[in-house]
Amino acid sequence: MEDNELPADVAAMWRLREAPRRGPKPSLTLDEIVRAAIAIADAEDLAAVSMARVAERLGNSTMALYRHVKSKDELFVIMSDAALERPEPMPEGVDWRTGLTFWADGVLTAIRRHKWYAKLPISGPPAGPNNLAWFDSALGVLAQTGLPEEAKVGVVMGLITYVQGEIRMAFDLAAGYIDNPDAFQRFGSTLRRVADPRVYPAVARTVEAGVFDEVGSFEEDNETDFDFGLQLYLDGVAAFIDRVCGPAE
Amino acid sequence: MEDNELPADVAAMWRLREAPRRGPKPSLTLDEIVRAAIAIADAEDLAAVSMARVAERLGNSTMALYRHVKSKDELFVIMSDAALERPEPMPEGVDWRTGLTFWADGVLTAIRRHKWYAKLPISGPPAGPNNLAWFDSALGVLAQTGLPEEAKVGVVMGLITYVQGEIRMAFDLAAGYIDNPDAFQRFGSTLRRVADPRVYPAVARTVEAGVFDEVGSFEEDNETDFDFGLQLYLDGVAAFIDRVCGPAE
DNA sequence: TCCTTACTGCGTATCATGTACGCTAAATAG
DNA sequence: CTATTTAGCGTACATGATACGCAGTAAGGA
Repeated sequence: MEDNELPADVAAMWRLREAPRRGPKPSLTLDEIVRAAIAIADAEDLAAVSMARVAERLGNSTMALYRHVKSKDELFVIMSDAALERPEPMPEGVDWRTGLTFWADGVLTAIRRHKWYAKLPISGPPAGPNNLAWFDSALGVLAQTGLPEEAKVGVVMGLITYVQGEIRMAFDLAAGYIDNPDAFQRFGSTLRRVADPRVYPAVARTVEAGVFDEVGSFEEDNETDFDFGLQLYLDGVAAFIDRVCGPAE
Repeated sequence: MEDNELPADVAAMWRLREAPRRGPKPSLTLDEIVRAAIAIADAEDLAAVSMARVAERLGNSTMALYRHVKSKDELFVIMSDAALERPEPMPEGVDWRTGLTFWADGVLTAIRRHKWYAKLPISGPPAGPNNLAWFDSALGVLAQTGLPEEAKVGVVMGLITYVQGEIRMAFDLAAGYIDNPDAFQRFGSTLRRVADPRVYPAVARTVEAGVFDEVGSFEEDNETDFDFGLQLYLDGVAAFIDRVCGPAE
């Protein structure tokens, strides 16, 4: 009822604004606006999302949007929750490690559909319905570990950080690659030209070994790196659980 | 000589543009421009860096900058290399694990001085002189492991990903906290209001345990989280080294 | 010495963008 | 029927990136 105590963007994400009793019927809904903005960001780029473009796509004037959204930043926050959608339900009876791997792969898949997601600043703890569902899913699978609640939150936050960091870096690099593949192709020869072996001995050794001379497939490398790093992190979590709960069953 | 084969921004970072022989003496240098831009970003924000602001700070016109920099994006790339400065030299004779911890702390310290760094997109592999020096420093400390060159690169890239991801998340959260501390203070009560225990059972349990009701010091928590995650990652690297090289001396 | 040439700084103009403000018309409450 | 609330929208403005071309300057060549 009194959602006055809730932050405005949170109330918006949960669609808690009570329907107005008077005035003309809205010809626009928040959902349509968010969907249109997401469609533009998917097709082009986060930078391509301007209030004018969104409004145009909906056949409305730019300023009409401001009846439903306080600012562009608020739109971004709502977009970021909407883009994640709901996680696949966790398979029954999986152990925590399989569960978190499943979860991380799910995040990767979800964000692959909306590459701009990783560009948005994280403004706070997960407060929208979809974000919260993901959070709940990861916390739920840790229930079996017997970790204290606070430690579970720490582990999940760390996992979120790792996953988002990896994704962001991969997408940034991929974007750079698309912008000019030459820079990658020629990275080896660039280094040979510019990196004095006396100043950068370790880099020079690597260059001599030819590491930068052939370029693999991006998608494959990313998938491999992602899993590799994820398993590293989960190794650490396992050790942490042992330390806190004792080497359990 | 023929730096025509180098990408323009790389040439700029290494200051390889040959000095012009004719025409008026430049009253502006690339270094001054980059320094001014960094000063603005440090004092305010990356968003506060506009060509006009930078020029004003230097007592020049906006368009004069374009004689030294091809675009704002190029300025950002050059800024990002300049901001890192050189790493502290690695202490003599440290083992790889101590060395990488030292290295990661150094990155954290460097970026703390320029919080906007984590907001910049990574457009490619590290190609500027300072970035390369950091890269070299981390690679160098892995020489003792006997890993193949390519694996060293993988480990260092993973480390960079982790460190940057953690830093970015921490700074984003800190910015959100400054913008409105209330949202954090009231996060527990927000969740109680909005998160139906039947839909979000694990979150509800955590909320009931009071995890979100008290807020710790940001700086402390970050430092702890950073070291915790870093040691997890290094645990994984140790296992990886054992796997590839055999359980070495 | 003077002209040519390459170059710098800068004024102007253009276009995109976020958003404040206020008007008009619609829908409902009384 | 009237007052109130609210939606859409036109206008205006501030800010920002950057294309373009001019004017003046310094070096090279005559």
